[in-house]
Parts: sequence; C-alpha cells; structure tokens
Amino acid sequence: MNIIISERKKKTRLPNIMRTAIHFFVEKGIDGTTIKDIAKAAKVAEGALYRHYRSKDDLAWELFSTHLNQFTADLMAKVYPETSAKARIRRFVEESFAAFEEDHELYSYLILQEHSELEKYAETYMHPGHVVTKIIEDGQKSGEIRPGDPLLLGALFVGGVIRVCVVKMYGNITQDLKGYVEEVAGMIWTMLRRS
Amino acid sequence: MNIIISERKKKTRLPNIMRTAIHFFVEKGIDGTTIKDIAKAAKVAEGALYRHYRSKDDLAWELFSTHLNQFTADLMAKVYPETSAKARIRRFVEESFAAFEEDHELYSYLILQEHSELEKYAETYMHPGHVVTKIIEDGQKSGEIRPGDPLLLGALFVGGVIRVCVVKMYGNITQDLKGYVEEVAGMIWTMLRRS
Amino acid sequence: MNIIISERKKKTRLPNIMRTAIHFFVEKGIDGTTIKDIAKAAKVAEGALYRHYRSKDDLAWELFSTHLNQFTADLMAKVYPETSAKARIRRFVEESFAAFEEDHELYSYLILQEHSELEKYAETYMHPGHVVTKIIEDGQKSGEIRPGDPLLLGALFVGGVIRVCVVKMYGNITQDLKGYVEEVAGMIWTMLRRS
Amino acid sequence: MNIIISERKKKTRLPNIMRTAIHFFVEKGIDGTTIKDIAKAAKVAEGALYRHYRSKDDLAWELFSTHLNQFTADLMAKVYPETSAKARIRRFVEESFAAFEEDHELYSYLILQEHSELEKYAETYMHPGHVVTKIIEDGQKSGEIRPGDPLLLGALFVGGVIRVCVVKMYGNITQDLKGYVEEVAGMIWTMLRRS
DNA sequence: CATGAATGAGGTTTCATTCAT
DNA sequence: TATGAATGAAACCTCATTCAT
Repeated sequence: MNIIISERKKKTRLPNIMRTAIHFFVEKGIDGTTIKDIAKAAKVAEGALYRHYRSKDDLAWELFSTHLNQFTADLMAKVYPETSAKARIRRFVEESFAAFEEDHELYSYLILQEHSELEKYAETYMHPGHVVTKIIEDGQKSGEIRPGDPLLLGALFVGGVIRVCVVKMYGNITQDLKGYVEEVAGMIWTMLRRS
Repeated sequence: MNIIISERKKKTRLPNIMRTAIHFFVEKGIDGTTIKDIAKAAKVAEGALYRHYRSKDDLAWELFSTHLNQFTADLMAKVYPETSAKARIRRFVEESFAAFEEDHELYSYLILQEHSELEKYAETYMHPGHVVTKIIEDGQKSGEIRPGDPLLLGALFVGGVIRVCVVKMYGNITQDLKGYVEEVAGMIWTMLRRS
Repeated sequence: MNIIISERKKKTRLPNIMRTAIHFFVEKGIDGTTIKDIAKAAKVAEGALYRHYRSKDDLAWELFSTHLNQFTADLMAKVYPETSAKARIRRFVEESFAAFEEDHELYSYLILQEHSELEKYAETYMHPGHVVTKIIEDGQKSGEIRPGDPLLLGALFVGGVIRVCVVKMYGNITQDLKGYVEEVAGMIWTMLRRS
Repeated sequence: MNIIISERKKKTRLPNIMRTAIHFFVEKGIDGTTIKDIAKAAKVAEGALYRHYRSKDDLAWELFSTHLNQFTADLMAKVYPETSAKARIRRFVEESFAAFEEDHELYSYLILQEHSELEKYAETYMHPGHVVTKIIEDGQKSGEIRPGDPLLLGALFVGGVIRVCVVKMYGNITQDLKGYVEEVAGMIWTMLRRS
C-alpha cells in the first residue's frame, strides 16, 4: 500500500522576476523599488521585464491580483467542504497560517499591498474577507453563529487572523503559526458562536 | 450660569500643511503625492514647507510619529484608570472608535502608514499594540484573562479593532462606529476572558 | 528732421529655448534632437524646459503653430490692403521672401515641419495656402485671374514660392531672395492672369 | 486574337517589406515606426529585416534613393525624347502626375522624406529638380524659355508640380491629377516661355 | 521671511539590434 | 535560414530640493 503524503512546496514556484519583485516590494515598497533593482537581482535586462509586464505597476498588480485571487479560491475550496461553522473557521485559520508560513514574502506582500490595490481588486475579484463574511452569514442562518452585522463580525475574525501574521512578520512572534491554529480558531469560535 | 460642555472637535486641530499633507497621503500615497500638490492646496510656496520639515519623508514621519504617539498616550490615559480587564477592553474599543470617527483622515493615515513607518517607530515609541499587550498581561496576572501568549491574544484583539476601522474606511460599513462599541467590546471580552 | 527707418530685426526675437530648439530641429529633425541637446545649448537645465512646455512635442508644436499663425496673419494684413490681384501676388511674394531672409531658421522649420504638424494645425488655424486661395478666388471674381480650381492654381503659386525658399535653404541659390521678388511675382502673375 | 495592352500596375511592385515600411513611414514617420510594426504587418520576424537591410535607416534610405533615382531616370527617358521645351514640360507634368496617381504611398514617401534624405542623396544621384533645370537650360539656349536663373525658374516649375501632389495628398483635391495635366502644363508653360 | 523658478539626478520605458535555438 | 526573446543604451520626464530675489 502506498501512502502518498503530498506536502506543499516550501515556496510556491514563481517565475524568477515575480519572486524577485516580491522580495523587493516587501522590503522597500513598490515605489522604493526600481526596475533596475529587480532586473539586476533577477539577472535579466531591464527591458526584459517589459516583455512580461506592461509597466512596473502592472507587475505589482499582477502579483497582487493573481495570488490573492488564487489564495481566495484555495480558501473557498478548502473551507466549504466543511459542514459546520466551527470547522470552517478552524479550516480558514489553518489554511491562512499554513499559506503564510509556506511563503512569507508572498503573503506579506498581499497584506502590505492590500490598501494600495484593493480598491481596484475588489471590483473584480473575491478576497478572503468575502469568504469570512459568507462563513458568518451561513453560520447565522443555521443558528451556529451569533446575530450581528456579518461585516462587523467578519472584520473581527479576519482582522485577528491578519494581525497574527503581521505580528509574526515583524518578528515579535517567532513560533510557526501552524502551532497556533487550534488556539486561535478556538478563540475566534468562542467570540462568534451563538450564546 | 454657563455650562460649557466641551466636545471633542470634529477634527484634531492641525497646522494647515499637516492637514493638507494627510489628505493627499491618504488619497494618493506618500510617493504619489508631490510637494507641489501639498503646497498648492495649502496655499504656501513649495519652499515654505522646508522651513517646517526637513524633507517630504520627514513630514510623513512627523505626521505619523506625533499622532500615533499622542493617540497611544491618550489611550493609556483613558484605559488604565479602569480597574478591570473587561472595562479596559471596553474603553480601548470606545476610544479607538471615537478617535477614528472624529478624524477619519488622520487615523486612516496612521493605519495605512503603519507598515511603512512602524519599524522605525517601534524602536522609540509606544503604540496601541503595546497597550493591548499590557491589558492582556495584567488581566492574565489577575486571572481575568485566559492564559496564552499575550502577543497572540493581543493580535486578535487589536487586529479586530483595526479591521473594523478599515472596513468602515472602505465604505462597507456606513454606521458610526461608536454605535458598535458595546457589541465589539463584548465579543472581544468573550474571546479573551478566562473560561 | 529725423527720418527713422525702422528695419525689421535680423531675427525675430525669440525666447532662448525656442531659438535653440528651432536650430536643432532644423539641423537634426525633431526626433533627432534630444532634450539634452536643447538644454545644454540653451544653458538651462533639462527640467527647465518642462516649465514652459509640456513635452518635447508640445515645444515643437508651439513653435510651429505660433509662428505659422503669426506669419499668416502678417501676410493677410500686408496683402489685403492691396487692391489688385497682381499687387496682392507681388506683395505675397515680397513678404514671403522677406520673412524667409530675415529668419532662415524659423521659416525653414515651418517649411520642414509642415507635413508633420499640418494636419493638426489645419483644424484650427489659417495658413498661407488659405491666403493664396483667397487671392485667387477674389481675382477670379473680379475677372483678373484665369478660371480654374483655386486649389490647383493656388498650389502652383504657393508651391513655387515655397520651392524657391527650399532651393535657397539647400544653398543652391545664394543671392538674397528679396532681389527676386519682381521676377518671381511677375512670372506667377503671368501664369495666373486672365487671357 | 488577343491584344494585351499592358498598363502600368496600380502600384509599383515592391517586396512585401518595402511596401509595408513605406506604408508606416508615410503614416507615422520613420522615427514613429518601429521595426516591430513593420515586421508584424509584413508577417516576418523582426530579425528577418536585418537579412535584407543593415538597419532601419538603411531601409528608409534604400526606399528613398532607389525609387527617387528610378523615378528620375524614368522622367529623363520619357521627357527627353520630346524635342520642344513645351512638350518636355507637358511630359514632365504628365509623368509626375501619373506616377503619383499610380502609387500614392510611394510618391508621398518620396515627397515627405525629401528634406530628411536629400542632402545625402543629392551628393550621388539625380533628382527631378535636375531634370527640370536641364529642361529650362536647354530651353533657354534654344530661345524657347525666358531668361533667368534656371534654378529659380526650375523651383517655380517643380515646386508647383510637387505642391499639386501635396494638396491631393492632404485630400483637398479629390480628382485624379491626370485630368489636370493639360491645364497645369499649360500654365507652367505660360509662366516660363519667352515673351 | 516667503516665493517659485531652476536644477539635475534618477526613474521608467522604448526599441534597434543581436544571437541562441 | 528564420525566429523572436533578450539586451541595454539612451530617451523623456518628474519632482525633491535649493536659492536668488
């Protein structure tokens, strides 16, 4: 009997340019990063970037929208097979922390750029906030989750999850976040459950 | 007999230049804002800005550090006279939402710039995360708050509060946040309290 | 008794940048001229150009439209007080050659750029072709000028005048064109007059 | 029995690349046209162009010099069998208009590029101005044409002919120029003939 | 002291040309 | 031989900062 345990790769495999760009964007911000920085570190000529991306902003946008969209889709696919609100919350936390731990740079980028890119993004795509809102709405319908504006409850939920990543990002937490899944999911569930 | 009830002003009183700068910084980002933008809107010459601030980055930094420091000090002053963890949490939420509602632009700026400026800031100053951590540590000592890494619990707390402001910032919530104080504080207390 | 004979200045006085730009534009073409070329020769910083002109193309356009419009207006003002077609033609030739001789570079520029800029120009402004067409139409009404499509007759007229300037521009003619006024005007009159 | 009267083709047969290049050069100028533009429209790879032409400028130059030289040679061959100045002038006009009507793009290109390429060109090749000058010189020797600097008379002649093409190029004249041959040739003859 | 024109370094982007496949 | 991705020099333009007035 074969047991194949497929593990996620340590880092999502990304084209060289994207990887390098994310690295600098996280470190120095988009405006603080020059095309030269990226090109030199990625060992391509400056002009080569423009074969793949229309502009630096386009690169930043592709990076953001592609991966946030992918992450959101993954979340939905993992979370929604669960049938209880409690299990969905747990799964959301688990997948979020796992993703962050597997690719700090990429998920740091998504967190950091949210405010710059989200307005444009939100017109077209789903993002994790939508997943959270849906979990809550469904949980309220089934009576599992306390009443209240789903946006408000969702904000407390997703804000907490993001903030844990941010704290880790800044190096204040050093443990692997995957070790906190049960604790965090438990606390959020306590906060959101009915009565 | 005159009874003067001093209300907080709708907006923190700020020098013209600061106010204008914040406006643009929130709207277009720091790098997206030019000195000309600010000078024109503030009706001063470009050169005049340099009498008050060493550089554009210095202006951005002053704006951030002064006000975040002030806000943190205010928070401490308001929160710590309370004697129970529950009351402190409630007060923290109340003061945070009140501040945000009184000066959207300023507090949006503080939220948006956190990631750019915080590293430098955190070396010197206190910020609301410290207040939260302290509330939790003290609450754990007194047995009011559940055990666990205070940074983790604090992240769930402060992340939720910030996120509610962000959701309002993006216009998804339109109600005055001050109306949510009890509900939010209650949920956070439920999440953090012992057993 | 003072007799003041006001002569036209040898060169229309032009802002330094314009003068320098025209010089290079004629010598190397617009695309062949760099902002650096102009800035260096005009002894201003590159950025200074952009205080006066939105872009290099804007500079080229201003140069063209302003001066061609001015020249056309001058032509009209000089030509139309004359009352006979013959005198008007003579005056047109005289003024054209005089202008060219007074500022070779400027009028060379107008001739050379005609094809690049005219389409946009013609939507808004009058150009010497219109003056010529009008002379012919009026002359046909009064019976002084032979019948025929005024555009065609005008083309032969204005084409000849321009071409004489071009030949001088290339250095094949070296005489001052003002010495050819009578001869050229006479020939054009012979070509265009009735019977 | 078949009688095949070979007419001039509507367009000079040109290699695909040349045709495409001319099209773009006329529409957008040489500097405004990229190798990619040409390659894509001609359905060849960008690199393929360099098998035929050393550089973009070389392509532009070949296009200009080859065809202007060919046109000039054709003109000479058609014009000089005529024995009177009047007939030569008529023939010159006829051939010029015919050529322009048969291949607007090519002859527009020759007209538009004259000023950019002529300097280099004139060192080596004959161009229609030379033909005109020769017609006039010979006509003056035989007493058919009025005295005067042949360059000046030639300028009036060739300038008129070119200008008629330009006016048609810009769409102000819409008739086929071949219909104007007699009228134009007649007027030019009137202008140039003796007494 | 205030002004805002000028500076010029440095950024983004284009594109003719090359060359590995 | 044909392809078209990659190169990288060089262009245009922006804008924080300075400084003569």
